[in-house]
This record gives sequence, C-alpha cells and structure tokens, in this order.
Amino acid sequence: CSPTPMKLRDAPSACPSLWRCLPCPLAELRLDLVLSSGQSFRWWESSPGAWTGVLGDRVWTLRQDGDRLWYTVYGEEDEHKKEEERDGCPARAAKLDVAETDRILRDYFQLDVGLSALYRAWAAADPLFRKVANDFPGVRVLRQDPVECLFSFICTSNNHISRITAMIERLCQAFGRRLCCLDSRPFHAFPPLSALTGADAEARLRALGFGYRAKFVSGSARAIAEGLGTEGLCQLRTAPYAEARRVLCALPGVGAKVADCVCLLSLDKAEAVPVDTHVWHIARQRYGVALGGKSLTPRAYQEIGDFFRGLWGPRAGWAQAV
DNA sequence: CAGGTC
DNA sequence: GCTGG
Repeated sequence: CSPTPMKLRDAPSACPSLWRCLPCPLAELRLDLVLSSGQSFRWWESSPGAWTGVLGDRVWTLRQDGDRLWYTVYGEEDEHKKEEERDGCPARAAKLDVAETDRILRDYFQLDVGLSALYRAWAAADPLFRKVANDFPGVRVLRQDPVECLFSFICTSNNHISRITAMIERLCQAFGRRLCCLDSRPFHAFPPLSALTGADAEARLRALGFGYRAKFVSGSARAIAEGLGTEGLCQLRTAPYAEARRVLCALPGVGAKVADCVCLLSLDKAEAVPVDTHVWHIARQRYGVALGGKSLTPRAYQEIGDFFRGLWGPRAGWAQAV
C-alpha cells in the first residue's frame, strides 16, 4: 500500500468536495438490490448504504439518499508520480474530469432507460410480476464491460455466489493491476484479456481454486485473443442477439446460460433471458410452463426464454432481473 | 447441491 | 466433475 494510505469514504458530509451526485429517484435505481443481486461480483457494502467497488479501472464508493445518487472516485496510488512525469499539464492528465465520471456512471447504470415505465408495462401484462415489483423497485440491468462479464460468468457454472465472489477477487489480485489501497485493503482492476493468455494461466488459476473452470478461463482467453479480439467481443454490442449468442457459445466453458448472461449484462441484448435452475423452477411452479423433463434440456431452455419474451416483451431480460 | 458445460 | 457452504 502507498506511504500515505487513503481511507474509505462513507458519506458526502465528511468531505463534500470529494463527492458528486446525479439526480436519480429510488424507483429508477435501488443500489443495494442491483449491486448485491449477482449481476456483478465486484461491489462490497463498505459501510451501511455505501457500496465500494471497481468500475472502469477506478475505485468508487456509491451511496443513495432521497432522489440522488452520490459518488466519489479514489485516485491511483502512483498518481503523483504519473503527474510528475507529465511536465506539460500535471493534475489534469491522470485524473478524470467530472463530466467523464458522470458519463461512466450513467452508462454503467443505463440511467437513460426509464425503469418506472417498464415496470408499469410488465405489471400490466403479468399479475405475478405486479406482486413482486412492489417489494423490489429500482432493479435494473447493469451495462458491464464485456471481458469482465464473460470471464466472471464462466466462473458461475455449477457454483454458488460466495465462492464465485472469492474466486473473482483472487483472479483480479493475481492477474490485475493494483489500483489503490483503502484502509490497507488493496483494490485491483479486472485483468485485461492479455493477462490471461499466458502458458501458465491455467495452472495459476487452478492454484487459486478455480477447479475445472481454470481450463475454460484460459481457453476462452486464448480463443478470443487468437480470434475476434477484445474489440471484436465489444463489437458484438451492435450485432443481433442470435449472432452474439452463437459466437459466445463457441467458447470453452460458455453454454446457453452463460452466453445469455453476457448478452444481457454487457452486450445490450435486453431480450436475453438467462435460465438457471432457479428460473427453471419458477417457470414451472409459478407460471405453469408445461415441461416434461426432469433436467433443463436445450429444448426446455429455449421454451422458457420464449415464454418470458412472449409475456414481458423485448426487454424480458430486464423484467427477469426483478 | 450450488446461478452448467463438455 | 472442482470445491465449499
């Protein structure tokens, strides 16, 4: 950690100049529900109501009060060194200006998508949604980085959230750049693709407790590096849902469910409905979807997605998140 | 058995 | 079939 250790920032009141806010009603965003729901595994409730995590290679703390979303961004530990190196325009060069941080946050939470109107439409079409929606307002889909999203969700197969979170933390610590320390706790960026393509990547991941997923992570990193590249992966944002899904499913460790998670949570495919065992049971028990088999076959997977798309419309994946 | 995949 | 809550 740096010689002048930074402290975690809880609330704007202690040092208002380090915080900014965006207008954002609770009906449009519930930070606690969104950041703890298993969409992203990199946010941590650092104190009651305050969420700290890594986004866009920066460490942030977020908080809501009333109709505002507050945020603060921490500087990098070697930021002064960087600034000294740039003798032309110091302070400015290494930092993000406020317009840029506002934009990053608005993009990540997709705040231009009006959630209240969508809730009304889903509630009108579905009585079961209406019952749940009252208890869970402000649940929206994050717009995550495609590389982070892909490799995170490869880790979710046949796994549980507490272990997934720990695995991803160790992945970032071992392969990602250290950004800063807060209260002596180091924060690391999610590693770029190039960090996962080394010959020893699989063995290192196994040592980190990835089990058989170690081969999937290193194998998918290689496949992308030798194929479409990080840029090509990101360009799937403008491709049709079916094509994005087909490309992703060709990667080792990526089946229909993981592909749909990546499509929905990072590639702008709002119609993608990831069907896990939980959703499968709900489709049968609560919605009475008639499916014969005992296991979630590819056929059953497709039918459940189609059922919810028919019920909720083109943003079915967003409704399912609620 | 866990937010499946080979 | 990796691993742990």
